[in-house]
Amino acid sequence: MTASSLRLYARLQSAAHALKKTADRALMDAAGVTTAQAAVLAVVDGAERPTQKTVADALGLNESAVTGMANRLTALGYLAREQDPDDRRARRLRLTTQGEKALKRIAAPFGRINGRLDDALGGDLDAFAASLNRIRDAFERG
Amino acid sequence: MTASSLRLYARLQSAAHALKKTADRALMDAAGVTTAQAAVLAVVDGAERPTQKTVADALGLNESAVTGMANRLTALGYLAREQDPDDRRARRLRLTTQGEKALKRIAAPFGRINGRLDDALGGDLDAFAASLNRIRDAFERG
DNA sequence: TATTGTTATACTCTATAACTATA
DNA sequence: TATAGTTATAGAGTATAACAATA
Repeated sequence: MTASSLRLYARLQSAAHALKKTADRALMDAAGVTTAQAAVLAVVDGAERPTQKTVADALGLNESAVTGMANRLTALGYLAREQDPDDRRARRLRLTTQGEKALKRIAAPFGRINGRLDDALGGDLDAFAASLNRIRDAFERG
Repeated sequence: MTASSLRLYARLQSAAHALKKTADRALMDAAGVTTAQAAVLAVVDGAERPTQKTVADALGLNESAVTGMANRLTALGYLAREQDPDDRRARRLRLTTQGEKALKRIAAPFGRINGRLDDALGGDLDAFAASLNRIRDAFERG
């Protein structure tokens, strides 16, 4: 447990927090959605009418967090929620036309954030991404 | 804006979230405090009776976040808050004896988290830490 | 009977905006 | 005018417990 390893946890949280704060403001100003909302819309867009449980697993969230988020996104008109006819416990999500439009509005401002991220990292992008994957793999199940 | 750069933001948030979730449970079980509380206690411990503003800057938080956190930590008995005699706007923070004990209880479980982090990253620790620093520098002011 | 998907509740943490008081 | 702090309000997350539906 060296001093640098002691600080590593804090550095990761600090970098993630600063980036999220900037991205949240950029997406809210340009597209009227938060990064958390954008993440859910992107997952729903990339899947075939996923259940809320599927979204929770994809993002590493609690089911109740997804219930709350789906409530907000349906109230905003971006998401529609329908009962699964084959499994009446499950509720499947899909994007509305407005939700698809919101996703398109996100692309440009989010691209600018990613451009700044690339610039900040220089050429070490692949190694950095691999390290992030290792951390997620090591901790995603607790 | 490549596919891998598009995913980099999500990977960073995902790794930070998984790690925080695990660390929160470990610290709560072993020491009765959250990681966010531990971070504030550590900053107060490392500074000379810092103001709330000093803590906010050190952690990249809003002043209102620190107000709420200081309220909770004083209610828990870990922190004491005193008026600065020279600047009556400012309130200076210090650890109570209980706060010092809580910090000591944190050391072991947090050390175990950091050990797992080291194991997950193998030898790339320095390069990874440097990348995190570059991201924080690039985004901490928005 | 055990597991799964969802929801309700209560809590923590963070943000923004509007405000008070001091510098 | 600018700065330190507080408050109000809101979003986003956690854990736990309950529930109906399914295996």
